[in-house]
Amino acid sequence: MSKQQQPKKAISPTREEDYPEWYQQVIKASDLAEKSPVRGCMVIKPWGYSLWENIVDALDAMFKASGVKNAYFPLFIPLSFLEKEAEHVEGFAKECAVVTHHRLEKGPEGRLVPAGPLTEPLVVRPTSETIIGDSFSKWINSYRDLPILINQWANVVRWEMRTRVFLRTSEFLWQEGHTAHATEEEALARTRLMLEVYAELAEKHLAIPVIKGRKTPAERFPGAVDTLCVEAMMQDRRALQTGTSHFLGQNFARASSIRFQDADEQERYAWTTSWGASTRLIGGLIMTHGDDNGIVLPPRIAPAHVVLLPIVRNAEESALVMPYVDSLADLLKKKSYGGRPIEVEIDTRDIGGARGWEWIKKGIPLRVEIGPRDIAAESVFVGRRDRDHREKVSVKRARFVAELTDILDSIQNTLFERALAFQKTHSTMIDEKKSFYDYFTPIDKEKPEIHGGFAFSYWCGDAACETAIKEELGVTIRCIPLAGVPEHDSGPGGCICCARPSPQRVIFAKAY
RNA sequence: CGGGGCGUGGCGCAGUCUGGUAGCGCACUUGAAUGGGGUUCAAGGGGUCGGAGGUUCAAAUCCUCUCGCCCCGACCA
Repeated sequence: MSKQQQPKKAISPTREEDYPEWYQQVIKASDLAEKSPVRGCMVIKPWGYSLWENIVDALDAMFKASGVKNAYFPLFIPLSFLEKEAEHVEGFAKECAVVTHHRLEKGPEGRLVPAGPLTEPLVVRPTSETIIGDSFSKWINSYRDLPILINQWANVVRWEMRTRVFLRTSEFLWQEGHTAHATEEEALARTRLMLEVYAELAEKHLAIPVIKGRKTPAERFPGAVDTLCVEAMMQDRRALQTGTSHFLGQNFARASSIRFQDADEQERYAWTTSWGASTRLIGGLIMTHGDDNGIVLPPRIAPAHVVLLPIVRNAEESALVMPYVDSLADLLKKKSYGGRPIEVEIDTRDIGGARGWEWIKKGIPLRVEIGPRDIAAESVFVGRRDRDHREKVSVKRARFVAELTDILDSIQNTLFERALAFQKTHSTMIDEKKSFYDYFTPIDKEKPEIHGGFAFSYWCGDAACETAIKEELGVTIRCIPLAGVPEHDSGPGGCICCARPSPQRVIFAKAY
């Protein structure tokens, strides 16, 4: 009987015990972010922000490689702009923060009160189609001005009722791309291209397997003609959209008067697209790879790849170990992985075993312990975050340096394969209504266990069926998969709800 | 906006029914021991108990008002 029973896992509760609470605890333990005094807003701490910066760098490079240029537009949008596109108003009006005054004055009891009302209220951007559209209308006169390919990295505000750090916050960071084209085909191609970019970011960098698809009219971006998305499965088997790309047709061009004179001398409306990904990706990362000891970061976007943990008992050992550690750090930093120099942390804090655990919880890919014994053997003691925390191996120092990038590749691949296997395991084709309902109904209704997954089932295309299922089960159509998903390309069948003929299966799931 | 709950050192909480002037765990600081692991012992710093008013010799505790937050629901590309 140990007087103090050590928890077997660093995070309590475990995923199995209480997934939403596990998520909160992991964020706290990993030092990524914390809640702020402002309701629904988060403080992103250095470890979390560095992670975001790496995501930004990866995406930004892909955007630029596809010809997109960055620009910046105002935080404030005149109220009248938002009113220009009818569906857009519907979709966003309810969740907007509105600026109505431009000054503060001393009020009674020394309190500051808003003064100087604005003639036209300003909306804090929930998205920027309208204000960017206004610029586009001025920039575009001729078909020779097209295409225009613009992206902005920005913060946006959506006054959500219920918030969760990274997944749904009142303010979040994202990028929004906006393009204008002379032809429908070209705009459609761009919509598809950017979806590919998001899929590549998710799979190659974040090691999150995704399914590419199209949203149903009910789930579409307000004002869009077509919304494409990439959907991932979290470890509670719920779906999370990790990127979205919209074909806006000429809707926003009409609303903002984005017109050009074509080669045939006709005046035409431009075809526009918009596409975005946000700090929500970090939530997806946590819920895809995290375990009961904290987050697990894919090496390609980890803020640091390796932490060196000197094992010293006294000044003499320190004098022996530290030069060895510093020289190893120098060697490692000269290498690079995924186009980025290897980032090395050296943690010399004398806080006992808590030191190693902190890095496990923070999800750093590799922990390297170095003590007198390793130096005598010219080796290092290495622990991988994708393996059990007790599984640590002694490796010759030279070999570790030489094989570092292979090890990181191995971790990156393991995470992706593991997540892909999980997604496959919890994806099923369901053709019977009862099975479908069983699949999405927890055994214990009081305290629902993790259940369900991706159900590939037929849907007739009727919004009434979609709504019925949403209301009865809380399950929605995440997407109509694009070609190439085997479960989708399985011929026609009968709608899971009404049994009417349906050409294809769609993905039903509970969603974030 | 409806239903429920909670505001006590940085965090998590006890104390409130039965008023007597604040306590526990973690974290933090210092010292010592330990040393391939969330170690141990000792000493220590930090709170006008969300705010205002009232009752009382005396209020974290009782009464009134008020502010804020959380959870469930509605809401959510």
